[in-house]
Amino acid sequence: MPEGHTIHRLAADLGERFGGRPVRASSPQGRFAAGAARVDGRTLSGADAHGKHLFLGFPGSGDPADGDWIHIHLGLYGGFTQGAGPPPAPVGQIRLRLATEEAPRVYADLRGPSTCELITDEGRRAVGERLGPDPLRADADPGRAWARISRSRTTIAALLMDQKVVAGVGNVYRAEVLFRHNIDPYRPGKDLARAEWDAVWADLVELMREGVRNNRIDTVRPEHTPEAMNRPPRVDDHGGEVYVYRRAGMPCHLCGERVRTAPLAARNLFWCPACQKG
DNA sequence: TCCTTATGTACAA
DNA sequence: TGTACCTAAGGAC
Repeated sequence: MPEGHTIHRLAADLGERFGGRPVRASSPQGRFAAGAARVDGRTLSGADAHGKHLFLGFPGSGDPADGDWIHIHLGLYGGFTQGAGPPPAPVGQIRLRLATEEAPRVYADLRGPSTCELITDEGRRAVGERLGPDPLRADADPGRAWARISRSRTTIAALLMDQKVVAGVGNVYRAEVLFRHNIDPYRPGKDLARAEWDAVWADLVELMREGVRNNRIDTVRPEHTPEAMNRPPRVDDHGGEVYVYRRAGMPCHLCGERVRTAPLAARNLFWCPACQKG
């Protein structure tokens, strides 16, 4: 599930449901038992996201061991299950369970994260300093990303996946935004024009905001939807309507050329060789 | 029931 | 570049 939009949506949902309330925290699986015990019963001040990193605020006592934040990264397959009412008996490996004891009762179970740790304000700043601008954050400066991209011989497809360059973009948004701007994924960053980058950034802001709203990734323009083009809708576990992501070998919605795939930056890249030249 | 794959990243060599 | 992390879902059998 997790690109940046998922994390921002989680921050909004968790903040709304648990924010300002005392929260019971536990680690049924045990791997976060010490951390959960430290925050258990404390009030969640709020939830925030930067790129794919989620921060749950539990203002500390000043003792660094108490922490100020739970820092969560879902990795490739981590995820939350949220529900209302008393939490059910734990099934499987629940790293972190949050629950309220007063009405309205809600709970959230975290499974399979690559990171779930207690950190201080300073630790949180350090995480933020390793990340590039996040299209979903109001404080983001796309010029910082441009400074990296415009000097780099690395392909734009690899740069978009580098969280130090842009935070929050993952394999789906990478493939889709490059398609939408007719950019060859193998083009070196330094060969992009500033206007192209500005357009890509503006598009990411819009696409990812919609991703937060809908809790899924849709990237096809209105004139290319299944209804508009009289084609069957995509049925895939990641949910949304896309141009090229995981469509290898299938015809491009725009030109009919077969969508190609190749490994790049440790992930499978997808693109249309006819639409994405230059 | 087993095998593969996945919206991610850190680390070793 | 390869491997480990460690979860769930889908497809092959």
